[in-house]
Amino acid sequence: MARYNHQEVEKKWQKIWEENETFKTSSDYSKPKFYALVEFPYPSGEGLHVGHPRPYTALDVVARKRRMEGYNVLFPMGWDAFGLPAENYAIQTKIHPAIVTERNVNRFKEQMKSLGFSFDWSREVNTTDPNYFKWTQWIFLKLFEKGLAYKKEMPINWCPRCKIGLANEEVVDNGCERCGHPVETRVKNQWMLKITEYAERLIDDLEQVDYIERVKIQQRNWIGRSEGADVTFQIKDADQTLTVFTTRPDTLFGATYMVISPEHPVLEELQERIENLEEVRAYQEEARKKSEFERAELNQEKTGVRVEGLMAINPVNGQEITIWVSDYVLMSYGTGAIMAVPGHDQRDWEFAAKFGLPIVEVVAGGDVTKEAYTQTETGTMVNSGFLNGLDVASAKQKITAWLEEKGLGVPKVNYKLRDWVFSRQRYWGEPIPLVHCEKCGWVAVPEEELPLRLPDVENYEPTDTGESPLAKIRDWVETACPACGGPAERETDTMPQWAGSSWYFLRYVDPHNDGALAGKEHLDYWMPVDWYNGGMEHTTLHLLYSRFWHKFLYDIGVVAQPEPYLKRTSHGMILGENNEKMSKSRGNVVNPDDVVAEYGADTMRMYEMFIGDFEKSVPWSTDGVRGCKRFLDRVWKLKDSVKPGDSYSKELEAKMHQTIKKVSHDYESLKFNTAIAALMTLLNDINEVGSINQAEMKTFLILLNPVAPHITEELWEILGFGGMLNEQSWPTYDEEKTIARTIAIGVQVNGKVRGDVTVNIDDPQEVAREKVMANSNIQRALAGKTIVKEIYVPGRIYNIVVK
RNA sequence: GCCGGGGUGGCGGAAUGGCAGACGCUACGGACUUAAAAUCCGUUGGGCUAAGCGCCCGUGAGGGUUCGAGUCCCUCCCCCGGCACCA
Repeated sequence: MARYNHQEVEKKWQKIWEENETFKTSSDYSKPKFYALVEFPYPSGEGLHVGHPRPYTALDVVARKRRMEGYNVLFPMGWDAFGLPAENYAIQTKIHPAIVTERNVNRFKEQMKSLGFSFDWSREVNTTDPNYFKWTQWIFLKLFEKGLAYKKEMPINWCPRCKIGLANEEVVDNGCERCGHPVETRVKNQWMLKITEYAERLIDDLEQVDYIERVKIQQRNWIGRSEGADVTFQIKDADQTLTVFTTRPDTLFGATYMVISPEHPVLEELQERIENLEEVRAYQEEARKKSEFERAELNQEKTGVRVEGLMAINPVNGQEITIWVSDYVLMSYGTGAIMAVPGHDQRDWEFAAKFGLPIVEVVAGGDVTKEAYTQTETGTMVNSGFLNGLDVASAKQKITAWLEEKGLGVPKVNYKLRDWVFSRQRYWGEPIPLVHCEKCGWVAVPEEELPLRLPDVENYEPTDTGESPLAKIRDWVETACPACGGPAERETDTMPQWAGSSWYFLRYVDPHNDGALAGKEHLDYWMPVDWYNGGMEHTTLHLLYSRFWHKFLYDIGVVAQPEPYLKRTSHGMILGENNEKMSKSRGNVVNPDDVVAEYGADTMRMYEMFIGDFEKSVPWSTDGVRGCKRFLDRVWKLKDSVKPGDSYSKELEAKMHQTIKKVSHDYESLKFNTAIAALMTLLNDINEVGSINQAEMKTFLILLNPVAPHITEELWEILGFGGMLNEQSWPTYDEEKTIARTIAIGVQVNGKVRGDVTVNIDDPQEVAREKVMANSNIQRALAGKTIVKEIYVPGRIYNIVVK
């Protein structure tokens, strides 16, 4: 008997699939469609790592199953190929990032092919391909046209030694990732996208989609909706007012002072009135010098100074209250000013305690002289004039109505979500297709001139001033204004890596279209994506950005649905054998090529699916890989004991139906590990029975095929079952037949198992009872006791309660 | 601090309120072999045991509901993830 030669067999089938275009997506749009999507990788120089194939295999399993269920399946792959590593490599070696990228793509592709994924490679996309980023630029221009792109002074991370702007992930412990020098912030005028305009829809529409709960929760946290009111406080003897945002207008009577952010404009507007201007200015300066990081630091002692000469008037009781400046109030959230309610807010309490400010209790229940009382959901209002005696919820309603009526406040919803900084001072990204003209301002590059390509440069390093290397290519920068024809300069910032990945799933449906990002009939048929799996690390940025772009494209009529993804799931990380994150420096990296060479792609795929709970992190285990290899070797051996038969045998019938049900269900619900366990159990049962017939073998091979496609095709062919396995239909089960006719159930006495009996599933209780009472163990357990009650759950348990 | 998800053998992990530990790994014992590897068979939560059946304990801790709890409820501890001077 020939031993299973995985290298030969896997190569053979990969070649057949490629030549036959087996997994090419059909253009028959009368069929039901299924669009399965996995996140396309950044093709790094490291090559594929065993973490990559986990989600790919998972959706490959689903895609293969769907094809056998008669769906037209779109399961594509591509490359998110702009990005820092290729650029940094270019800086060091002077090799053009495009060359490095191509090399890396080829390697990734080869590795993926060796794993037998059923991607339709004819639809491969690459974000760095001008035919692709032409449309990335086009979308940006549409955003610009609709006023959703604007320029704003924003800080960047700046390493003064490398003279380079750094992405947040390149800042490690407040130092530069490459040289360790402390990172400074520099303010740069940058392109921003108004994602905040979509905040409400991004949060509300989560209700329409089937995302795993933790993804929805993270998105909601990130967007951070909070409902409250804007309330206006008059400044005494001045025209100016201070508006604050509060979620607790009910506590207005407890507002004993106000705090404004050091950047608050009123400090400029009323500077003549400020008696301690020097002190205030010094504080502003100090706050400005603190890095973002320092300012965000937790639990630091509150600092601040009183703005002398200015008083505010609490609109509910006319009381004059002091105004303070403190950096715990952020200009970037709400209005940059707060009313301080030290009795019921931890931060305000700390501030008031430090500066000896009055603390008034307005919700009964705590002791505000000791700490802020914040458990106020159920409290009763006190010291609050016309709100006294009300519970918090009704007080909120009453005061909000009162404020509105008096014109002192309006209900308001605020979001933590900030606009998207869309500029990068780098070479290896999509050029932003805008031109600046002295006369006309920012002007879009005409659509017919897209794609706006990257010029060749000699040096990939950013300039000393932090401009992108493009700024030095004067004959690229200097151009004519598309509007007036006068001299103008191109924008030299490029787009962030998030740009290309914000719409790639649309391009797959019609990847070679020259006239549109994709044709309407293709978009209408394929969109939305039916199932998108990706890493949790992309939950807040990529997922949100791409939903934002899709909603925008929906608004301008490019796509027909407001949401791009019907379903979103997420996989856990694969750790090294030592339970630590896999990394070169830890020396625990497992290379998928080695696993494929030694054990085969099928074993690799199977192990990746069997390794544990799909949604959780899990350490790699070489022993576990061997276990899967052993299983496949035993499957291989089955071919020598297949007997004729076109229906399931008596011995295995129930087991076959049970397994079809279990495997079919588990493949759909991310429980690949238990699906495989069920197949292992079935194999054990087959070996116990001692033989398998053709009908059983066919079903077994089809069920196993999505996980182990090569060996199952080979066996299908060897056994002469006809056609190719991938052309077969997914097996069905009969619910009736999943239930074994006779079954051993446990018998309990007072809830403790005292034995088991074999009963027919449809035995009435009396028959079951006879069998139970005939059991000697049960007789012994019942001896001398009085039976109080008997519970019989057919197929489950027989419990006897005794005294 | 707020919001999620968890805690089950030596390990990865299974269990619609119904025989906890499926399945795999590891370890141990046996068969095959000159030997080893591979393969096959058996055992593998802990303890007690008259060795016969069997009994006791056991799903982070403590209470509760139930004929019956890993699963439901309450209190607490620990781990992982997200958000966070966000008013």
